[in-house]
Amino acid sequence: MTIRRLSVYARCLLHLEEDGVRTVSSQELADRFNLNSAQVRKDLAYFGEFGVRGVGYYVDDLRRHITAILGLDTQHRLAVVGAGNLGMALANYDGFAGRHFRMVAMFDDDPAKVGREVDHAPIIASRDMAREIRARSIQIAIVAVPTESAQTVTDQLVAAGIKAILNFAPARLKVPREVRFKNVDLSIELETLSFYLAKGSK
Amino acid sequence: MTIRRLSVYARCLLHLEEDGVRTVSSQELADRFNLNSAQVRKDLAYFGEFGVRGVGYYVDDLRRHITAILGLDTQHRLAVVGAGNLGMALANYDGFAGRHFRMVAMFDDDPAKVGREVDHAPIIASRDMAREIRARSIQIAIVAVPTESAQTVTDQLVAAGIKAILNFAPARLKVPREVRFKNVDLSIELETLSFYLAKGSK
DNA sequence: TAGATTGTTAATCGATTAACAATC
DNA sequence: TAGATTGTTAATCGATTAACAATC
Repeated sequence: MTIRRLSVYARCLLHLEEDGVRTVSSQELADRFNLNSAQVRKDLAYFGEFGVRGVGYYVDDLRRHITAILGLDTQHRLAVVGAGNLGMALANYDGFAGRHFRMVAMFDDDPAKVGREVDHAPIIASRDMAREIRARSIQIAIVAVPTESAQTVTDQLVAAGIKAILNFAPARLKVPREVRFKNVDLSIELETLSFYLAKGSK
Repeated sequence: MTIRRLSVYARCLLHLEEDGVRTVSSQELADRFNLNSAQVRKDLAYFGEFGVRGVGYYVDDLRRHITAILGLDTQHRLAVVGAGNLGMALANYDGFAGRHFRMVAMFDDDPAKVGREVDHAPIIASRDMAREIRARSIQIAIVAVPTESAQTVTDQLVAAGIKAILNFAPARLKVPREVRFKNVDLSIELETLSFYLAKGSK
């Protein structure tokens, strides 16, 4: 949870920096996200002493520190697996454009797609995935293939030495402990909303 | 958190039912998700007494109860706003097909798309959104438009009386308290992965 | 020096887990 | 009755918040 909040702070600090704001207090940050100022200070102090008593935090300084903590000072090379609608949507996603992540390849089986380029990245045949992951030093893969092929693709990624996987397929994937893994589960999000709708009308 | 777990249990129970399993114990459920059996029992007992001492839980009975608690005994009518790659991916998403959610409309500005059908649902011009949301009793909207238009679209949805919104645009949207709202934020997921990558290599 | 705000300790709160009487 | 497993109370753990000395 602390890490997710750091990510949120980082984005906020970027905005503040663009707006020419020089310093910010834990209280001001807390107000922005409905948090407690003590919580903000604790989050920030956990990794070092970044603040100045009586002043607050220097925005650019703090932003740099958090960025480094999140490992965003180096650019991550990532691949999107599956060049269907979801894959294409992710390839064009504004979020990557932010210089921390760079999509350097897409993988797909469809011969009609292989060889084309998406956002300066080549679409490569899935059968070459292991080789290309290594050759292109790809650390992160986003799985955007149909449910049936999700586990197969994941096994290949793992075998190729991928470091982290973000999965969009609605399947419970088996991934070895050493590979960082996150599921984005649309059903859970919808069902949570559904619960509150049902509760509200009752 | 309890609600998210209920959603997970529900899916598991569905599988068990399909496999012809009649009863399941809190311990068996806990093992499946690396939880504590006391936690499972507490989650389930929170909404009523669904188990039988010495036996466990009857799978079909429990599944029905959880489904009702999550408001999944009635079908939810939803709309996807934005018929770009992301919208199309969501429309074809396996998760909806599950009978709890039914996409009954897509909205888009592009005249080339308006009038077509996707998965039995019509693509409707955005300007008619408010009217159609009401006419078609749409309760849930999924926002899959570019960042620039996300707030405008959201305001229209709210004005049309939408009950819940699931947002995929990387924007911090203002939504009144009475509308249930959930953000799916790809950047946070990626940055969290990035943190663990950085930590692991250090 | 007076005012502001941090970093941190201590108090509080909530969620998880252990333990066990109830009971099938 | 003996064995199994629930529902629930009490204990534990972790995360949030309040409070305040340190210090700019």
